[in-house]
Amino acid sequence: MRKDLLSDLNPQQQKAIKHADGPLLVLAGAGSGKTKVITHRFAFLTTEQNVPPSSILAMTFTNKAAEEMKARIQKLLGKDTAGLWVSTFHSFCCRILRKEIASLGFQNNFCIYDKDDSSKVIRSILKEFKIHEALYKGISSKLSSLKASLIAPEHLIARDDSYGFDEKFARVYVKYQDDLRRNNALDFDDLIMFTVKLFDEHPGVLKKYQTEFPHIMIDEFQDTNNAQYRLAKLMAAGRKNICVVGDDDQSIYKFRGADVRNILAFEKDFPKTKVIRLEQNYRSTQNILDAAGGVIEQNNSRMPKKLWTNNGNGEKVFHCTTNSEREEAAYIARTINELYLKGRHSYGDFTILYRLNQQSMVLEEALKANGLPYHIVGGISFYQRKEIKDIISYLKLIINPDDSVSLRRIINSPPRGIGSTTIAKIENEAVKKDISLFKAMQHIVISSGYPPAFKEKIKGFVSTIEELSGSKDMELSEFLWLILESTGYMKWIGEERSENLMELVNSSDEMDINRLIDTAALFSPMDESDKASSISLMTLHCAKGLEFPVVFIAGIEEGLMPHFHAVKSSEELQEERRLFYVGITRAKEMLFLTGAKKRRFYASVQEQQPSRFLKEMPSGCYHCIEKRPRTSMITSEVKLPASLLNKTPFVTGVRVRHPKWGVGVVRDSYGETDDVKVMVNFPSVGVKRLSLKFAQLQKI
DNA sequence: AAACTAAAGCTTTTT
DNA sequence: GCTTTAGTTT
Repeated sequence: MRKDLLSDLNPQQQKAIKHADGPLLVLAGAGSGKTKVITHRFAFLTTEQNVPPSSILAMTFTNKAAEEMKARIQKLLGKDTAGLWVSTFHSFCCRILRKEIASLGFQNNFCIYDKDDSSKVIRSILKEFKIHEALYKGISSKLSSLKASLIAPEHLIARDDSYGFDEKFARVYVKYQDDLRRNNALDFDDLIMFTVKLFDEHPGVLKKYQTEFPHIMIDEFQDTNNAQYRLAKLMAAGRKNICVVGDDDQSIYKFRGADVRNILAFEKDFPKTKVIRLEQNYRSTQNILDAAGGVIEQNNSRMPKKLWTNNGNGEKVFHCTTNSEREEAAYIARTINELYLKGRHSYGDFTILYRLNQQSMVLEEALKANGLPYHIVGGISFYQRKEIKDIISYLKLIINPDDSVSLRRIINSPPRGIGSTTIAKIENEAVKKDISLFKAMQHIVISSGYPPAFKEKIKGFVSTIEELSGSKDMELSEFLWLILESTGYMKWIGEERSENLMELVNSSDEMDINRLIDTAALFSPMDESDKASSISLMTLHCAKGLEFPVVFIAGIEEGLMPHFHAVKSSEELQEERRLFYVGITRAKEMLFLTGAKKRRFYASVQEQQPSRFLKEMPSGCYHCIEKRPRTSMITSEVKLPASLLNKTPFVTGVRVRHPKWGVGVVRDSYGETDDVKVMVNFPSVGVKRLSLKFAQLQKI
């Protein structure tokens, strides 16, 4: 078994895996087999050190990463992973709090508010405090960063300088936390902050979990915020068997509270930390690594590392400047098409990365114009769709009737004649009695003195929810049907959207109501299964952790990459450089950097300069193309349209039938009249090169 | 309570 | 430029 786990690993990776006890910091460069180290270390601990799998706590940031880790561990162990504690920070905290939150004064049926829900709470507070409502965005991010720094409202008020925030803001924070408590709700940041609070205030509970998890592993450690690191330190305080894996060069979420300094602090916080560097890259060619290295070396506050590979030099990196963003998009689409027709790549091998979401539009148009299939990664997720959120809100309200945000969401969906004036009246009652909206409605129903029409409307909604509550123990998919039908929601939402609802009902098989609610809350757009058969479009941020044979990065211009908001401060400029570095290191075989001389921004057209980052790449590793030649970018040979070279009917796009392989589509044809070769993609066997003289091809 | 018009926005976003 | 939201009308 030992041989199996260590055999295909390099010496540094082996060292990391064999280091079982004491603090371990693995600095894992891009593409250096980081996940492999974590999963193999997990397996090594259980098989060689007799650590029970259920007593290793492994934490990551995304559900997707957690799922992948679980799947790979399962494969290594050959055992079911159902009981493992391999999860995101947030779902780990959720799991703890569902058991322990009573000691913090919440009920364990608390619900989780996403950004949308919590904005609603903030905005209604701003309205109440007569603060301009449009400020909610800034306020919500301030709240989030305070919580990420573990500063609760009481701390804010206690300090004289209030951490630089004014008194008005402190009052908003206090009210916000009060409202959440009244709704029996926690936001994302609360999940972490309250778990830390729980451990701080109840040493016995902490001790219990410290004993339960003698080993801790954390992935993407450079992305931890203050609160998450604090949580990790608490959990590891006893035995100090903590292994963190990360790459300071890939820290790109500072704006969300991530703090790279946690990597530097780790060695101080855990004396005698073993530091291991993984510098062998298994993903990219040397040219791509040289480009990446040249850029990232310009950052001054980083832990020195140099990636190398055995993969060979490969193609040079291409840089192409076009006149406009439309030409840039057209160039990318055409290049993808040319590469695809060569037959070595499928559409799923390509990705186009960009700094801003708004860049995707023109790219999409160009891909559509060329008939190329694509999908956008990280848009809105299944669980963020209106109809799905609505139905989840019904479930949330049924489980936790104090959840006033969910109540507001569905009280008039489908329409029940309950508009803003009616809600205001209910709210009035709720504030007066200091109870939740639903309780206020229940109260209105049984009290006298309200107009009968008003009371009827309220009664209708209350009894709908109460009746549904009575059936909540039935099978989940049946229960969902009951809600959709009895409320008239299905009829109201229309055919197109009801398809998504059907999908939800179907996917809810063997799930229980609480799990569905938590899954929906802790799910992200990036978790959705990747459609491997089409071109991926996404922001550079979304690309972290992924890899593609052919990568395009669009908009390598000053003002975009680096973004003009970031050029003022050196700190932010370095983060932009890391973002570019992350983009470059996604590429396995080929990397295309493109930019435009002129670009539309909102209403106006701006003159653009090439990005300063381009000059930082060693000149030997990239090729500059000012004007797009009509020939292929990849080979120097002149490539005329296939239809001119040979006069066969088998031109690109034609459907053909082969006696053995069935129906396929011609991707390319070349050669002289008597020796024409065609490249055909058969769905069953893939791309085949065929000589027309011999292959019995039939046009259909 | 829905439907309109005016105006203000506008980086990235693992949960 | 276009989408989101605030405030107005009907």
